[in-house]
Amino acid sequence: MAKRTTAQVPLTPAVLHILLALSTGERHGYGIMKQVEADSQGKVKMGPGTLYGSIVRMMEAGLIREGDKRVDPEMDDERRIYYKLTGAGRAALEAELKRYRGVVAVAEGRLAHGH
Amino acid sequence: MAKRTTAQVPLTPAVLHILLALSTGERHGYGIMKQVEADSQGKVKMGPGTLYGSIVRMMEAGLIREGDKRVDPEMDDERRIYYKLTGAGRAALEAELKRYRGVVAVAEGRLAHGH
DNA sequence: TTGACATGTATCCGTAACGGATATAATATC
DNA sequence: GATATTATATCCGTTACGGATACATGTCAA
Repeated sequence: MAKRTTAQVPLTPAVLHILLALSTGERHGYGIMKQVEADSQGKVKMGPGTLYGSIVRMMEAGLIREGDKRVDPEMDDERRIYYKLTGAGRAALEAELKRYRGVVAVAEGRLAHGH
Repeated sequence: MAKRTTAQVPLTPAVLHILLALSTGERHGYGIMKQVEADSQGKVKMGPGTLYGSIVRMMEAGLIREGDKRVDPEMDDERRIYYKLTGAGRAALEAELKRYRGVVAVAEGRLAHGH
């Protein structure tokens, strides 16, 4: 697994959270950052270095691409750049979620449901 | 999250899988490698570089420590070095599993019931 | 008996990923 | 018009990954 230009399981947590944030539709960078924090109940805080670095890598890997949404040009911030999942991105998300479910299932049988 | 000498969520997939492999009890390096592969249905294949590198880091972080199990000295391979979870390791595992469950729960409501 | 293969621990080192600091600027708010 | 928030982006040191490699032991069959 030298290069991750093609998506492989396991994904890094950063990449997974970005994919998950985009699973409802297009989002711009800053919006992804906020969504990741919300999705993880504040447990995952993504800095700009990780965010934009990951975006570049994910575009190179074909997991996401730029969208064209400009719902209302009058109301939208011109600086925003929207991103959306590609088919490959959605597939990678599904595959990684399968691993997540597997891990949770394996753990269920082992830990004394302490929490 | 500059240093990971103290365990923090999210953990890397490698670290999580090692913790999970050790959740049933002591295991030696090679056994961890095999267990990770089994736990992930072959999806995660950990090479020696990742395995032993992670073990060193996890010991430094206090997540695991060397065990003393020599169940049957006659039957056991002398080369083996057993590792076990520490309290911190178990806590880190629990915390990360909580994130995993959260991710799965969030995803459930978003994806078109795939699988 | 020797050759092949699995077991077992370990290091090396190039590459990938992370993530805080920093920069810059537009927009919103007071 | 000052300040905070939104927003994108790069820089660069640190951390993590992971294949290649090494080497020793045990096993099993030709």
